[in-house]
Amino acid sequence: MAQTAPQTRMTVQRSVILDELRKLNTHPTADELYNIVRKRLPRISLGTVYRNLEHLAQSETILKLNIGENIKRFDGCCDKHHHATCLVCGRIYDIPLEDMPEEPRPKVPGFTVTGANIFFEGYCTGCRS
Amino acid sequence: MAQTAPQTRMTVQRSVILDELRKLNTHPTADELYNIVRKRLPRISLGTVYRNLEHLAQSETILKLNIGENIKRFDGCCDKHHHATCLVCGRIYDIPLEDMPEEPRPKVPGFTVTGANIFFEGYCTGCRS
DNA sequence: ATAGGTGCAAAACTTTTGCGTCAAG
DNA sequence: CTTGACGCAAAAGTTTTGCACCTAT
Repeated sequence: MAQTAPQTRMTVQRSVILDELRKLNTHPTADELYNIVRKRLPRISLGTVYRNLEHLAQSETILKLNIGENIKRFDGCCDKHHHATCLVCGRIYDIPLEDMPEEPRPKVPGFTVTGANIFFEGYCTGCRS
Repeated sequence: MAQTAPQTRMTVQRSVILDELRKLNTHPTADELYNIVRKRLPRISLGTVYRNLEHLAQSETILKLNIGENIKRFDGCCDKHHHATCLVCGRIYDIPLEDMPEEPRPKVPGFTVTGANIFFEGYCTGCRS
């Protein structure tokens, strides 16, 4: 018989996780988001947050980032954009595409470039001193 | 009294770690490198490898990357270059600057861009099929 | 001789997973 | 009803650290 893609259910937990993630522009870690979501759903488990973030990233509803230091961060906005880290405070900012000059496409022998993910670094207003 | 920067000693372990890392272009994880170094220094500990990689990255002798999935990878080459990941096999390649068109510098209100780190994605020769 | 580095083992974290139960569709 | 998702807790995996001893300088 034909493989059917498993259906996906919109549970309270999933929608609260998504809702809270979308309110933030801080690119929280799973654990940070867990602590926020817990205020609305005190009995939710960290495992559920991980599972849902993974699921949402898989279905391209959210973005999963691997930036700077050790930890995976999540981004509620799935529009393509780049990121910038402040070298002083470490905060992560979004760089909308309209601020971008153009995406570079290097000619690399033996490799076909299809896309790029750019992490800029620099200083944000508060830290430029 | 004036703070003196702690001196740094070239131990056998440190030089073997650096030597092996420089032989590779695979951007190994700490653990992978540990297993390679262990062939020459069977009694070395994983903690020592972590400590040294951290130290070498700190002193800008090597590069510490955070790419793709969960894990930190290290790069023995400290010349500035970008990286590319194959969407199929996941291998990480170096993109030398001479292959680069030009580095984009977006005009972002409230943020001064000083540099960029670009991760390209695409397909390597073996995987393009 | 001094103090930075090492090996070992334990601890701290982050992330994943097995299982019995619950609930969305 | 069916089965995807949940909560819980245990496990797995990665990275850090305390401590006593060693060794580069």
